[in-house]
Amino acid sequence: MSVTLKDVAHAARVSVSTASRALTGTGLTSERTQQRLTRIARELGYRPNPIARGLKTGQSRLVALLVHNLTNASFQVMAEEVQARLKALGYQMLLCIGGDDQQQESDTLTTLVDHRIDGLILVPTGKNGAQLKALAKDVPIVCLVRRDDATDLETVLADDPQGAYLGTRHLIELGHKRIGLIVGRQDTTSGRERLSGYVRALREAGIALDDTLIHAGHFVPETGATGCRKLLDLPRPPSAIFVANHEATLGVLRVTAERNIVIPDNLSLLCYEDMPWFEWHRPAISIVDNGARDLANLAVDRLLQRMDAKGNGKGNGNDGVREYRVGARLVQRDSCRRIDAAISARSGKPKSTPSKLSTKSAKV
Amino acid sequence: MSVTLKDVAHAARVSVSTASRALTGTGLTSERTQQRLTRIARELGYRPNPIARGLKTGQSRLVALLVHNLTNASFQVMAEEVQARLKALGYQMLLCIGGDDQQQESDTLTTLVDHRIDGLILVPTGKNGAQLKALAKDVPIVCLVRRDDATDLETVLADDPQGAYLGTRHLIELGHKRIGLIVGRQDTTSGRERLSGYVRALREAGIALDDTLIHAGHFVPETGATGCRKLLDLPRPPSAIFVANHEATLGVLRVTAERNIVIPDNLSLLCYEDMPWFEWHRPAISIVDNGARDLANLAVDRLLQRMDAKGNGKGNGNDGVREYRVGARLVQRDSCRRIDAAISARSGKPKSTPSKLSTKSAKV
DNA sequence: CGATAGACTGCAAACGATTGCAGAGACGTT
DNA sequence: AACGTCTCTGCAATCGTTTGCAGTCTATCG
Repeated sequence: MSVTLKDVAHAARVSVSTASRALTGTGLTSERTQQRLTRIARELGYRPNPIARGLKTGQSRLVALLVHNLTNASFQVMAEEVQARLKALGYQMLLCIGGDDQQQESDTLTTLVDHRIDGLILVPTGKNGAQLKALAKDVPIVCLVRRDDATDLETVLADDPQGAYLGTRHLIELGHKRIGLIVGRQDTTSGRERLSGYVRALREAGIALDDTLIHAGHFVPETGATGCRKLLDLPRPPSAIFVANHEATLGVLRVTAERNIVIPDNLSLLCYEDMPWFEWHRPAISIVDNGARDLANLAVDRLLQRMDAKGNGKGNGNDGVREYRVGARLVQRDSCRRIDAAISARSGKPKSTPSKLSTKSAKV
Repeated sequence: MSVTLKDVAHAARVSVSTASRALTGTGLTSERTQQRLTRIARELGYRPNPIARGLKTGQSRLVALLVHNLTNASFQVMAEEVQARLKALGYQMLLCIGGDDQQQESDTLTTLVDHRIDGLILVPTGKNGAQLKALAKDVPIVCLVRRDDATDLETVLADDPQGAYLGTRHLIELGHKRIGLIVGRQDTTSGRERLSGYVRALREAGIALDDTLIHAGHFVPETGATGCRKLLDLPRPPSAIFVANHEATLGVLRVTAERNIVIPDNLSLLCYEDMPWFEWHRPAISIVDNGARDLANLAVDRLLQRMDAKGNGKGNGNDGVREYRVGARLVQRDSCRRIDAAISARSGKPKSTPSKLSTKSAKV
């Protein structure tokens, strides 16, 4: 059907092997034939068959990216970033959706190695450690955003302790003393780390830790809703909520809307990870940006280096294990507001205190 | 490295060909050896090498989905749906991001055929008709959501005329007479068709068409912003805006927020295509749902049939060209509101008319 | 002028599967 | 007993590349 190397060789009256060498640039070929061959190849519209090549070389020029879903904006920008980077290097990205599900992850992984992918970047569920460990012998792997504690794979992490610390400190600086935290499951790296950052900021400010202000849960909007209700129903509800579980944000917004709580007048809201609509939301939602784009780039860098190392016969590229951190930063928008110390102490319904951030009046 | 067919054959003391036949189920093999071989293969952990197989059979078990981006929620659910369906059938999905860019689309397409994909579902930019036409000779292709007018490829479309009609009629039924329309570029199928649905609904209701109420533009938020400003600055501004260009929604929301326009009290807002946060937004945004999930499913169905047809030697599967339509439906939430006929005629600032949809009072 | 190195080139064997063709038994028929 | 038929199995070619090895040719040097 399509033009093969044989056709090119034949047209140029050379052997297939010469054609191969000339076009790939490997081995010794005279300048002249090389140019002649490339010209003829172009004229004929020759495109090397990656399958045939892959069979011989054991490489596929395919790199897989396995994420939980596409709803999460971080995953979106990571996917776009990874695809762009890889494409520039002549790799095709295989984007897979694992749904944060152990079985699905496992299945996908085997399919991927079947297809002889050259590299893998994944957000691990953390439940297939053994399998990952085994795969790492054959394929360069880099973990992204989460660590799989059962393995010692190289991992690119957001600096969650720092991010959570930054966010919490910001709220404290605005005068908040009772800060609710809605955070991810504590059996995940990010869940634990964000909690730790929160704790550190509180401790530094000399604010006593109050367990009732912390709600940890699954990565679904429902977590946000129940968590938010729980917090608001407290005898002394928080004056600010830090939603450090990205998926929970929607739930929190729903509950505050249901109860006609005006943000930021009656409650300050700070979220983790950006969403495109956050800055268009009213009020625009302040966030701690985990640096998704940087994370993706770093992951690609690391992976490439490992693939390189493997190519040069220096093991499978999966040694020299380390952990990389990408800095977080605070993006201030309009959902957090300074609170009067006296009021925050009472933690009751604040009087309508004017602020440059909002001129809307409180409802309820 | 991994277990090959030869290993299995050797372990079972049969030839490679017998092993192949036994495991694939093709050809004549005795029941006994077949069972024995499958057992041994499982014991050895044999997994067929898709690359080697692909080289021989010319198939890759790879199906590509090419979309513009991942930000659009419709594309997200489509991608998830397609991946799920294909996986169940033993195919791997290759998800590619084309950015609605002619060059990128072209590049991606060639890479994909290089990789000998078995099928392709794409949202065409409409600018690579010739290339697509050529590819269609080799690979079964189904277009999704948009048609490429330069080709006669089978296409699965949302029923945009119907959807726009439904949405517009809904607004009319609520008493709106001046309805602004922000719609996509008129050189795209969906742009034209949504406009036509809008026009039909107006005509049916005997409302004169007013060109100044229509703003067509590129698929970016900025279009929404400029369009919205233009509409609001009209001597007689509309009482409702129908944002039939999905990406423009954010821009519209920003402008209405900037101008402190309260939705739906001062302005009704109806959008096209859902976003996860629409129902959590305050007010929850009413939409015309284009049926993304159904679209994806239908596209997969069509593609599979074509791949089948091709497999059976009946041409390349790209004949019997047809166009499929997936119905749209209206999802009423809280962003549209009944308007008093008298007031709408004046089209001035309406008095605060109570409605069951909202008890909030108008500001400004 | 012959030997030898050096620079290219071609042959053929891989890679791991699938598949047409022919051979080997088993069995029934005449 | 001979023959045909039917069922199963193995041989070997093939898909389109890459690559070790050996061969050819030219040029250079002694």
